[in-house]
Amino acid sequence: MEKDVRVRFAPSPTGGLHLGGVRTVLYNYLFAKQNNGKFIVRIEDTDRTRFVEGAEQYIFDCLDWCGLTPDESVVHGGEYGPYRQSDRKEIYKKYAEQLIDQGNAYYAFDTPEELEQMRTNLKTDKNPNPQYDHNTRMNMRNSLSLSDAEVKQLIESGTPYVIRIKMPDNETISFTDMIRGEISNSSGLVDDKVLLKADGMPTYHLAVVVDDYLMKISHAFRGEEWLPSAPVHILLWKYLGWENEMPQWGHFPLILKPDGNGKLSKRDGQRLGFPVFAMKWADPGTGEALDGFKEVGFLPEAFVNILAMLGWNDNTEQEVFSLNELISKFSIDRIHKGGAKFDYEKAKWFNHKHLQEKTETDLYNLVLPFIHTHSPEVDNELLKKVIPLVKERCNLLTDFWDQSHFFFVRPENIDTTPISGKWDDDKTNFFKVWLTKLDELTNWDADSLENLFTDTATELSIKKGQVMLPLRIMLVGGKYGPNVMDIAALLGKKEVKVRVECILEQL
RNA sequence: GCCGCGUUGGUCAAGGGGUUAAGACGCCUCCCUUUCACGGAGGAAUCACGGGUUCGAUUCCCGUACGUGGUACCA
Repeated sequence: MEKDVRVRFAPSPTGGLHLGGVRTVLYNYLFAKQNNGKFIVRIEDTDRTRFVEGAEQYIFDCLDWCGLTPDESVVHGGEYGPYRQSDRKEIYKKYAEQLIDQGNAYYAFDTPEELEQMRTNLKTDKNPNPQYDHNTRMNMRNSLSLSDAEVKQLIESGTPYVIRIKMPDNETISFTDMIRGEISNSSGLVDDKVLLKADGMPTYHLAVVVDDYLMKISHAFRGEEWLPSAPVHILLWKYLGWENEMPQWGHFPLILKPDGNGKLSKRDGQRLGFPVFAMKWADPGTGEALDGFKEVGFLPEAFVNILAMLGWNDNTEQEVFSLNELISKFSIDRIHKGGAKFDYEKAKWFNHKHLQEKTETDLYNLVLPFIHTHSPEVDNELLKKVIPLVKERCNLLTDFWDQSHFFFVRPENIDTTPISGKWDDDKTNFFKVWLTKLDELTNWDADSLENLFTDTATELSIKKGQVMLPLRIMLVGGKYGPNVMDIAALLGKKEVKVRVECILEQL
């Protein structure tokens, strides 16, 4: 019988939630939803030295914004809790001891200094990173090298110890990765990983298998950085007697820097001017705060779409997907093996596409908070009329202000150089005549304004094209924005006259 | 160093023994627009390299190079 699909995302609460992390969430979520399964979030906070206050809540806030709601977690509940590893501390020890009893693990009493000593002593050009493994463990202080009496004495006297897995000298460990196919490793090349730390907390290696087992995880998906330690995990599943319940593995490719080499980091975002976190993260330790995709004006559905396409496609030309489409079309076997470089320009294009599909009411609600950061007292009715005029030239929600501020705030410091050189009295005269005729206009709308403008130009024998750009500069302050007559229509007679007259005096 | 995993235009990528090697982003040109965008039409640009296998290799195999990850009482 097929197992129920249960997948998990297991972040450590140590800082901002990165692009790659959200993509791992997404792929897990899509797989779960597609298979009527459960998506679980488990907090892996076993490293007390890296714990950051607030990071856990922040992760859930990010998932919430993305619309990727867990079925089970610290905040969503569930039958397999606790979902925070620090709350499960007592569970792990007994399994570690079981492994010792079976001869698959051992106590190690080496101090950090002794470990350091061993590494520097054994370090050579050919072997720059000596490991604690079958070659070295008998020279260290552990329950394999020491007599039973010594071990007993050390434990009873309260000497700190860790529990390490005893990796077989030379065994081939193979497994099938859902993305990469058959993968084999030689056990002798992997070190005797610490399973239980001196403070009684498990390391990732022990915790991930114990919890995946206890939480009945059916498919274990994670980043490619875990591939080298997969043999340790597989051995643990075997040693603990759970081989038949072992989840299927899948290791996702990495998201890389847009330029140079390496994994994308928050520094790359700062250096190249784009966010790497889902939402703003303010580190309580350093006081440093970095905006996320949300703050720079991305739509969550676009953000999710971008991430989905970074390493996956559905074998058609479709690129813009809703979350529901992704749920039905996603497939693990179409995930790439190779890492992908993140492209911010393309990311903005995705957001543009999603923005255009929004209703005007939705856009109004989405844009309002961004407009308020610039001008808290905008005319809401005016904003509603402005949105359809500018939306197609916006990529980000933050672009709306840049594209429309002149509707709400009279432009200052207008650069008239594009028109001042060719300015003459005929043009001044044209605007003066047009301004007075404005008072006679019965319908204040774009068409009427344009007709009047054209007629006036014809009457004064001036080319319409010569006065169009000047009008735009007067109204907008620059060579951009929607149709000038639409702008004039929304601005209203009084404001148009003020702006035109003001510039006329300067020319 | 060792081990794992990768490699199709600048980027995301489709394809998978015989193709004019899709599409998208970006870039360039033109059209639309009396602005700037949007939109439309074009264009430049790719199978890392070397050996096999084969009538034929971008595709399969082996090397090499390059990239990337791991090599912690971090995850």
